[in-house]
Amino acid sequence: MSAKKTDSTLTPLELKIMHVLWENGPGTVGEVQAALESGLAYTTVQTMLNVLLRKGRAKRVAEGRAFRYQAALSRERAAGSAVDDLVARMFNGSSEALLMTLVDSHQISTGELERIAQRLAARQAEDDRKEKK
Amino acid sequence: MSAKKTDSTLTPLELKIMHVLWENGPGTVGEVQAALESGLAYTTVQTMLNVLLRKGRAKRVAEGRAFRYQAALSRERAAGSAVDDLVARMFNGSSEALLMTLVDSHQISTGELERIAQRLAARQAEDDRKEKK
DNA sequence: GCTTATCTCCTAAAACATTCGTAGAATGCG
DNA sequence: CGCATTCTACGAATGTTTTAGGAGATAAGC
Repeated sequence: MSAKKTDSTLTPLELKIMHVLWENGPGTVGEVQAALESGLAYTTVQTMLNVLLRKGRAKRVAEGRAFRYQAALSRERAAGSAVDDLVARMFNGSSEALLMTLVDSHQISTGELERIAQRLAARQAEDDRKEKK
Repeated sequence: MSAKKTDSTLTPLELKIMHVLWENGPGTVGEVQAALESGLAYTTVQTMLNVLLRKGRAKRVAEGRAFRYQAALSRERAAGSAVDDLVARMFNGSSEALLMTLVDSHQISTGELERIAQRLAARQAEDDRKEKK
């Protein structure tokens, strides 16, 4: 029952704005607009921030006559959801298939992949040692 | 000047229909509708196939009184574009960052990653040997 | 104390995605 | 021939995303 999706999926523009909040930290509408450099109207940026607010992806606190907006969704969670989404929709749930595509049609070399794999394996081994159950 | 994106990005429903074409091969509207099992109306499926046709993602040939639709965009290219898109939008162009997220927040174990890395390295070595320039 | 600039909320329209209904053409059957 | 079936084409209704304009409040400058 209620196989409710988390649905932390961000629309393209929502994502651009979240990037500003993640990189520059909390900001007012004007600051976010300046950081975007998209030529978007002030009110457009404001609307998007309100959308993010309504959807719970951002919070805000009053500051003088304005509000300061900050991300309420971490970059990590958003990235995880986006990847989940892609894997589910494009790769039929197979993360390995995504990996294949990454290597086949992309700029990741197998050498680089191996290097990363080893680094991650090492890190995991250390984690395991620390909290050995 | 026309920094034109390839924009092979598929909408969610377009993607579901392309999956049918990729997996079941070319099909008529009725066949695609049956394969979808989404409860969508015949005309809805037809509209989507026409959208895919207009966007160049599918082709069709007359067959009797009906048309037979087939994918004009390979699964590989679509997957590549989808991954490119995600990397550009979410990971600021860094494929490695995607890999990290894949391992951190997903069901891929580092062992599995290593196994795949080795398999891919081997395959690439063979490819290089075959078409050595 | 006015005027101007800034920031808020409300509203809405343009663009795109999704859904399906209706009308009409072609086929096949009695 | 006339009717049911199976298509196609067209476009309307709905929903979501992106864009922005306008009215009003409040602070700041002269």
